[in-house]
Amino acid sequence: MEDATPAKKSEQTRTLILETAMRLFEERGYDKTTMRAIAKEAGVSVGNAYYYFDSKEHLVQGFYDRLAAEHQAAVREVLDNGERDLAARLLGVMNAWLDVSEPYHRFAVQFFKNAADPESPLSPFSPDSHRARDAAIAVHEEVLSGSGVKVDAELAGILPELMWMYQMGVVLFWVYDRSPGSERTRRLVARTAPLAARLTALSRYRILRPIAREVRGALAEFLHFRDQPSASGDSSGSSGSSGSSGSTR
Amino acid sequence: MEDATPAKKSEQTRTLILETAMRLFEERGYDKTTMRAIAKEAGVSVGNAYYYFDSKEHLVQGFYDRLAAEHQAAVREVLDNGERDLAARLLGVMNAWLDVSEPYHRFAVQFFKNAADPESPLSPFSPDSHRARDAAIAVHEEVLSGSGVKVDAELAGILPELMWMYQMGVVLFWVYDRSPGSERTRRLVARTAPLAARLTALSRYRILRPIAREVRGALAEFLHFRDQPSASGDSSGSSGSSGSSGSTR
DNA sequence: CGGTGAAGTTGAACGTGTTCAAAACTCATT
DNA sequence: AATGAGTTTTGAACACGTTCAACTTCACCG
Repeated sequence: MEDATPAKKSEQTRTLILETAMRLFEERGYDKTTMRAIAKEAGVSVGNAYYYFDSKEHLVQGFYDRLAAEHQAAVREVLDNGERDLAARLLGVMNAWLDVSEPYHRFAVQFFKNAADPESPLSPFSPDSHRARDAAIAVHEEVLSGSGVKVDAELAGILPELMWMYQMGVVLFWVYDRSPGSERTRRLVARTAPLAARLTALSRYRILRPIAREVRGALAEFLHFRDQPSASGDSSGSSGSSGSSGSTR
Repeated sequence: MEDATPAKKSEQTRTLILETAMRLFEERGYDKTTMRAIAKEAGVSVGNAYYYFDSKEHLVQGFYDRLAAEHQAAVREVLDNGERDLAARLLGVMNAWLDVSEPYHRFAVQFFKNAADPESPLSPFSPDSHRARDAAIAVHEEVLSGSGVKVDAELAGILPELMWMYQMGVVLFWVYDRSPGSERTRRLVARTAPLAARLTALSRYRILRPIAREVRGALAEFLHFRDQPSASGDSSGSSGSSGSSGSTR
């Protein structure tokens, strides 16, 4: 099957640049790949690269997208194989992520520098990453719903978000992990995934109820959720949010 | 009383540069302060600044140190006022941190970019930050020990570390927090500090025991702890720790 | 055709962090 | 004084990310 879109010239150039960049990043690492080198290798001018990409950092978004897509695919197998145990499902999804991500470990630091900068559109918490974030959370929804676990009604809504944050924590660990094959992270996941599953199962206990409620509130605040526990009917999005979603600033 | 050290010329220059840099950072922000400007303002050459500091980023370590010292001081009042309630003590310490840090909020992003880079000696997880990290953890030890709470013996050893990680989490939130006076973070802390305290108190419950053990193991792995759950009687400090504690590499 | 304007492309130029060989300085020893 | 081995200081030069005014290509209209 050919490309659905007619593949305009401009789109071709864009892809060419992105692909060259990713190849060079992979070959030499991010820092040692200069914009001049990318341009030269792709057979275009430096300025042309900037015509399509706002900055060098924006070029790593390519990895971001690629990784997300690959994980999306890899996860299907894990979620569709009839396994009902929550711990196993979660573990499977996390391991799939590690498998898929291993080749990109070298750039992980770069990702994380973005992640740390609230201004950066590449931050996983930024509005621009909304789509990718939602997709990741949807995976966890499926992890949960496909399992036999009955969860507290009040918590059900945020558990996927919590699991996503757990995933982010693991990613942090992974970024720092220098062990061969990221085996340390794999061990961590092997340990903590069942742990997280057990905590989830525990969420129905009475004593934990108020704690769960608090966690929910805090999380809501962190992710700028609109559904505040009560009142405060802010209809206007106040600051940013809307506006330039597309290309140049 | 004069300075204990004779204040050599070189130390003076070093201080002059650092202080000028911090002033300019404060006035114009990190990005808009160029090394040339710092040098000019301090009345030295650019190269001279690099003689004392490995990079521009290393100049923000000044803030790091200053902030740590100020928090250390601010915390005394909270811990010595006879308050025994764990939640109150934790909340006090966290609020003290927020008070002290507010002026540096503008540079928080810069801190965090360092934090995200495992290579950077400025990362809070790096060996170079060992001292500062230990100090911060010691504060939490005191928060806990000064309270009336009896904790599970097995957990006692890592609770301060866990609280420190809680603090790191809050810092992450704070970095992203754009609300005036960081009020959102203050609300988060007001909510989560009692929550953390309650969790701590819960740590004695039977059901949570295995979970606690798992958390302990995972944390140990993350912080490269030498004391694995069992065995491995390593007496020598093995790796880093000692060695170049001082200035330039 | 020729013309018109948008889209795509160029590469020199700018500002910045960083490096380095050389100059200037310090200070104990002759 | 003179010497000379550190230490400190200098500023031009380098490499890089980024910008921008000018140039080229292209699609479409009269």
